[in-house]
Amino acid sequence: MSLSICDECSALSVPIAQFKPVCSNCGWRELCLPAGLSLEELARIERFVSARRKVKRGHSLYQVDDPFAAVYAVWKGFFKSNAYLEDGREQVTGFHMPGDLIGVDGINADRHTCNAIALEDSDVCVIPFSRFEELSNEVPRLRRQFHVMMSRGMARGQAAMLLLGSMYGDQRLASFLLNMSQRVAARGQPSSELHLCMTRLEIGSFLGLTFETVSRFLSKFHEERLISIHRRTIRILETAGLRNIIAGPSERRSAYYANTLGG
Amino acid sequence: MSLSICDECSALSVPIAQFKPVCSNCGWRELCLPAGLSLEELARIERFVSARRKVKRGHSLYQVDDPFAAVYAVWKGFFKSNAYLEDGREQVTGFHMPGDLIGVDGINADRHTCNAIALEDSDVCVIPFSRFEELSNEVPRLRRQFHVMMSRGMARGQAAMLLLGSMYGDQRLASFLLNMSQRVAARGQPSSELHLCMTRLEIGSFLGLTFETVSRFLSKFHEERLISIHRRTIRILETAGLRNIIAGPSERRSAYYANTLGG
DNA sequence: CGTTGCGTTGAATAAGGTCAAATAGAGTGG
DNA sequence: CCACTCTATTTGACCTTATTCAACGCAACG
Repeated sequence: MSLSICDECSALSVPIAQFKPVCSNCGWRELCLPAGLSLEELARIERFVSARRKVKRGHSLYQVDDPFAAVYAVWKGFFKSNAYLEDGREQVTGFHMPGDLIGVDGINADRHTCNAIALEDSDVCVIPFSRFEELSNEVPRLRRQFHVMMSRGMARGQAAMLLLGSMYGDQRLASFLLNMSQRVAARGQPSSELHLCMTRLEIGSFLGLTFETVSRFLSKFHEERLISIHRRTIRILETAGLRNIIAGPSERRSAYYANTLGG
Repeated sequence: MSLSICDECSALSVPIAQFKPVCSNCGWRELCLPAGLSLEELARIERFVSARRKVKRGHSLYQVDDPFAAVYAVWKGFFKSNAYLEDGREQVTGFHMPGDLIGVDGINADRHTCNAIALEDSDVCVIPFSRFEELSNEVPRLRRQFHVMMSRGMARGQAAMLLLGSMYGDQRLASFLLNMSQRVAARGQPSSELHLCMTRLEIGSFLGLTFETVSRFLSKFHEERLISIHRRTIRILETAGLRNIIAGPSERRSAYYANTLGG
């Protein structure tokens, strides 16, 4: 259950100079910390994002109780955040794709409070935190963007509470699919075809459902021609149909519910 | 359902000078933004916390879509954060007591994304945000504490997901009671007697349960002599018993589960 | 070609929601 | 002070939803 940080992965931290794509020509720039920065400001932040780190599928970027030293911008790949309950069950608390900022949970107690595990081979930009705090002093827009991204994280938590606290299983799953689709779209990728690289168990954990229930509702959506399923590739056929499910089971269907759930 | 900001409450914003207690001799200092600051640093922040505002019971400090201008430190009273679903149902996303920082959700989109409603007559310290960001540049410890409090907010969101996603109703309620008790204790008040100023409906909404279920479990805890109930005053008689409930229904009882749920 | 992990499906069961009725206080007006 | 009203709360009966337990299919991999 608990993965330890392996030497193999640690050894894969390499100076960013070895990589061509730095912030200024990174495709996720406007989703990430450098959003809105001038070229000159970009240059300052680039000098200081110290390294990019590779994390192999199934391995962890950080774990509960690891000392907090840096936050990370996902550059390539896919992560989940999770925590383990005493009885061994897993609770997935988020999914993270390129452009997302993770590790912020560690600021609070100077230790990480969850695990970040790569669901596919991934690369992250390492942002040493205390140096970052200093730099953000000198670049107000950077500071503001950091606060925006923190605030966004809290908003996602709120949306998750809303989802877990007041929706049925099928509504949760429909929200999840639309939200994933929306996030993929925000990254300029075809959003109707989702390559979910997580298991049904992980989706279920995130949505507060068992994996059997997830599977059942996926099958139900498929029967209703709202989606098609090919292993972990899901194609959304009827966005409106999924929205209808979220809106409720027939009568009360005032306004379409904007899917605000986050990762 | 939706309360509008009333003139009565708005008129109650008053310069903080009219109040004796400023940060340096505020009892919540070490829980709040000034935590760890020197007297000199305190003086700087005091000059700048512009006003304290009164919010009457049932009225809102801010509402969804209100433009974001300030964050608030609860000084006296009790708040809930909530959002309304399209069908009119309420989702309570947090409870806030003195020393808590609220309104941070607004940074993200420059508008508030939830409502903050006073559950009893309350006072908050108004912290204009852009001025605060500037000041925090000059006082690194203040900046850090702000980040810590944001991070703590995210950790609470995570804990809430854990609670909503992987616990039974009785476990959720027991977690809630222990958590409230712990937060009261952190404020130096007797923690065995809780004066909950929210309704069963609000507790239920927060915990993802109906108010009937909340009532039933409270009665069950009472029967089991774990708590005593007097309207909204609840006395915790058996902390260990509540922890047992959280740990699980009999067998698997490895380690006691630390209640990390937040408001 | 067996093993192993993931996914699907069915039947039985439990947890909690829904509906309904009764009770208890707090506040109001006479 | 009392009857009346309103809301919050408790409790019971019933029913929906999702979990649990179990069997089986399928693909990847040694």
